[in-house]
Amino acid sequence: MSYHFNEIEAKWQKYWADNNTFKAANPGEEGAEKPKFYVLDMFPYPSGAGLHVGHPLGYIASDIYARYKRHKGFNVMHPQGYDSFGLPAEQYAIQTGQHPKNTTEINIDGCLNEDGDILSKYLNDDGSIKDTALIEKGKQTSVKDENYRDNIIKGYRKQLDKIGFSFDWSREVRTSDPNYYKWTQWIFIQLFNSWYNKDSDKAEDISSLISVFEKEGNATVNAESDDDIEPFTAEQWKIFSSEAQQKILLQYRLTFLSETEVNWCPALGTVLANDEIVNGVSERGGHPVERKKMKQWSMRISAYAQRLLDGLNKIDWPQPLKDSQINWIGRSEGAMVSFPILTFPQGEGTSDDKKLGIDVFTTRPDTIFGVSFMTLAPEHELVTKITTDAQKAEVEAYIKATAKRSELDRMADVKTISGAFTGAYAEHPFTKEPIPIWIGDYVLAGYGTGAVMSVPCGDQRDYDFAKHFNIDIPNIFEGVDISEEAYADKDKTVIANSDFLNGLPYKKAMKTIVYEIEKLGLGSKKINYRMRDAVFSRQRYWGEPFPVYYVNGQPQMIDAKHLPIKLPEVEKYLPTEDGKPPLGNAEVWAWDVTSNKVVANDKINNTTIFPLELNTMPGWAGSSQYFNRYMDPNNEGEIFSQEAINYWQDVDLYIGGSEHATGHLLYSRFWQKFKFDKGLVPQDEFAKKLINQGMILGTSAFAHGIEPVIVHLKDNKPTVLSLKTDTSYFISIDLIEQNDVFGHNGGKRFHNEKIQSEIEKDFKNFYRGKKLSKKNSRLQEYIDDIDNCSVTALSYWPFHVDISLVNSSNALDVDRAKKHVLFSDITKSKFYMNDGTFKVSREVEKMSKSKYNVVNPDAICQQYGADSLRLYEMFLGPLEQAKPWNTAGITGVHGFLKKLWKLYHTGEDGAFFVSDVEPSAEAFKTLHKTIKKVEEDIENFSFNTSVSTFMIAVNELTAEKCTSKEILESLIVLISPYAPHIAEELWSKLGHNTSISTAPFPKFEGSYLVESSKTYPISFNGKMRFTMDLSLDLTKDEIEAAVMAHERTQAQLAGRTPKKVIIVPGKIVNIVG
RNA sequence: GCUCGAGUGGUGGAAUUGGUAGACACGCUGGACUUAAAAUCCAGUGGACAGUAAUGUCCGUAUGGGUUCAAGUCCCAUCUCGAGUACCA
Repeated sequence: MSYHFNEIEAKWQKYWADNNTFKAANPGEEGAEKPKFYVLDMFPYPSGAGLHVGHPLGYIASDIYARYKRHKGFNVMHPQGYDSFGLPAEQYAIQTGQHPKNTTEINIDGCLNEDGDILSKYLNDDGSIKDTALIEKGKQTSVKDENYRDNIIKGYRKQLDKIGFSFDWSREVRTSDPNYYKWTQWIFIQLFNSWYNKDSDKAEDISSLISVFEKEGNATVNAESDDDIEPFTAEQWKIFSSEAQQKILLQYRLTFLSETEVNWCPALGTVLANDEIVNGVSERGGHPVERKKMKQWSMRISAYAQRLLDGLNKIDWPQPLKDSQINWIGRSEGAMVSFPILTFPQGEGTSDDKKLGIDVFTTRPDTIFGVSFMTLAPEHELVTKITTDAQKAEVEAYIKATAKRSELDRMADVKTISGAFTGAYAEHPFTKEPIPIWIGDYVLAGYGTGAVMSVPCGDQRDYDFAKHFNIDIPNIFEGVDISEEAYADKDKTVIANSDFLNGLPYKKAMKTIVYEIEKLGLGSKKINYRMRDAVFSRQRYWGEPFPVYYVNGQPQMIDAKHLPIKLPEVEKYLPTEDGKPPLGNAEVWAWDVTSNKVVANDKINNTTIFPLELNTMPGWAGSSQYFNRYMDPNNEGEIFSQEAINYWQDVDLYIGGSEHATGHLLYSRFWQKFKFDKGLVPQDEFAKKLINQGMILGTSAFAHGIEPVIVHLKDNKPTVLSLKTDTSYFISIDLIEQNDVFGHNGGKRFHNEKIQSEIEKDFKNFYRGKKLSKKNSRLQEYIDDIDNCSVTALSYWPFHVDISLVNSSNALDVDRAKKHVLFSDITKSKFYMNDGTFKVSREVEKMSKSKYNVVNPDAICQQYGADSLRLYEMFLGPLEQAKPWNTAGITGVHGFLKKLWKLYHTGEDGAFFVSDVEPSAEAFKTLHKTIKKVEEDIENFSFNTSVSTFMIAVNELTAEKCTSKEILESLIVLISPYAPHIAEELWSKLGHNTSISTAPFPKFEGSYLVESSKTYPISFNGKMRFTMDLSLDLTKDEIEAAVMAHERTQAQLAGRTPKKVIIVPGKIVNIVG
């Protein structure tokens, strides 16, 4: 009986689903008495394009781990769900009016029935398929087309099920499901009702802040808050209107509404967070981004900056990921120093401004005597106040010019130095010398105070600025040359020309100067963070609505008991004509505080019925709490029960892509810490261990097109004609490589007499006697003299061809290629082949549809089976590493599964057969060697090496003709996490009537591996020359005697006496001399 | 520019504390079975040189140095590739 993987896999997938095999037990349920283990994958956005072989890589790894832990006796939770709010569904909605909810559901459920045929509801009468069912929208497809399934949405769930994951689908969440986002809204309300108390160093309920205000005003409050807070007393607080009080509280809340400078992306019609911008353009679509002031919800994540940094020390996450979070948070230690402003233009500037002066943040207060100017960001609020009349025109022109430059320009062009002098002077706090105040766009308004004390000798940017504008560069470093560049090294610095700091090294100078600054009341030590508060509003439709309505422009939370506030229906998914977000199109989007219901907008009276918030939440909202919700996903009364969270605690293993380093993974940690402060969760880090799986890359295929270089030559005067015939030429890559290739104007060319003369003939036949079109009429004279035209070279260029048209030896199926879209608009073509084959070149690139290199897991499962796919994805290489996919290699692991099957089918005509005979010592050795290695591998997430180990085990047992039930039963449990379907089948054939999934993992017995002898490598000067079998009982001396007596030793030494003989018993012998 | 990671056969990759480099596969070559192909099985496969052969010698883990009886592994310098980040005062 041979290995029918398709039948076996379908059978066991159905069995698992029917028997809820992988349902994890919550407290009180059977199974919860076992220790818990929580394995989590980053849940996918369900896109219509479906899965390619790269997507399931991490899921397979986590699934192996989850299955392994079940064998080890754990109550394993391995849930899966969908991050189902997102842009693609919304873009499609904008184009077609299809509700994103519908398209999202299609993407999850797919359009095919159990037999793989299209569901009738997606069919039109004429057999054409409705657009919503298509992966490539707008590309007309009919059931009559042979390969119509290629363009049909298969559905994430169906694709995942085919791979045999041990997901507990009873815990599925979808972020766009109101029953789920109800709790996202709920957390938002909790954040709104909280403030950050720096004294207790945690979030507290806003009521504790109010009671402080009532007792002592805000002077003593040590809170994370907005910067521009007016001081008030308890008496003042009590007589403030409630509206004024609310405005003040908003400056302290952990989620707050404020007018902020945001990254506005006009093309997407929305605001983007910093982590959604890459190189100054939007991460999605690459659209330009500009600065714009808008009223937005923000999250006071900066309150948690230090704790987010500290928490990294106690979690086992990859160092590069930690590094990028550390970098993102950007902690720097230094001092705040105030420089009094010396000169105000007459009549301008209040006395307060004069008193306060310019605050700067510096990490090098020890260089304060090197200050020769100050620089303000052009946007700095003091600029207009201090600029003198004489400099006014210049300063204004400069501000105007920089405002026009987009963020991208400023970033791309860091070399150009620009700035303007304000005419004003500050006073050096120690020397009392006047310091000129400049503005320059190298100073960022958003960092620190938006102003710097410029120390040109110690900072390259200040140095460049000073050079450019001829400003003094005083040297305050002992024995350092600063004539060429600034000297930024801290460790070797000794300060000079700095009054009381002279002769001090960096560390001592820092201490001294901070002490002096604090003593004089000029400033204080200060820790600054680069991380900004996170903008939380998006001008989109397909996201979580805020549970917020407005009374007199002041935001009010809807009471949590009325959640969820469901997304309203809209006619159009675009922003409104007056620039409001898409929810501005909703007609039923107002809040009635008497009935506590969403009602029609036309009822708004601003006494009992108020307008609702029009923004929605960003993509990271839903994903910041899903890992906790999985613990108790169907709880309608709470986000999760305390019983459930206290049982599951946190994620034991989290696997996902590294692209979420500063987005999802930072925000989730922030929310978790907030929930911890509120006593909702027992752990302030949500995932103990995290692994980034590497990307699987595609192996793109490139065919090569050629074009003749046609030259007209007369009287030694060559003219190159750019004329095309009706024929397109293609060439096998090996025919190019045989020739000398040379570059020409950025292109590539080669010579091949035979092909040149053929194409020349074609060219002449095509153009002889031809009248050229008007566009090319100036070339007519050359065509009239066509006999003097010749093909002097061939230029060529590569272009992607679909990898399905290419076989494993890189030969293109030319007949099928001609029918492919890439060639469809070509009327006449000629393929230059080599020995009847047309070869393409290969290159490893990211897997993507546009590169025609996508490999679909469904096709692999169909052809080789899910077990082969799982094994092969692991076999490809270390989990964390990026690696290219090459389908050809899958025959190796597939062959292994066949061999494995055969090992259990050694009966007559391949019937299943195992025996009860006592296993041989060899068989025991093989088994226990395998147990040890596989266990170590799984614990170290080295899945690729255990696949090799299985192969070795099966090869050895096959060679031994092992039929022992005892051995084979243990072996199949070892393999079961990797290849669960074949394992279940063989397990049931071995006589078991329950799933293999909870069978205990075989126990390693070292005694089976004890050897009596060892094959010693005998090295001479470190080079292995031969081996010798020696008993492990021998002493060092006995080993030496045996080795020295060996004839090969004597031959190697050729009469020399060894200087030294190194013997490591059980390992190696090395003879030196 | 800065930070991190990686360079091993034709390919993917093994080599867990320094101790037989290239496990296990793919590919390739030859053979068996077959009318033939597929499938399957067997053998060989880092390079160079010598030998009819068994076999032997030398060279080999990006490059150059170093430590060590012994280095893919540790140290220093250089080169290349990849990822992240970018005027952060």
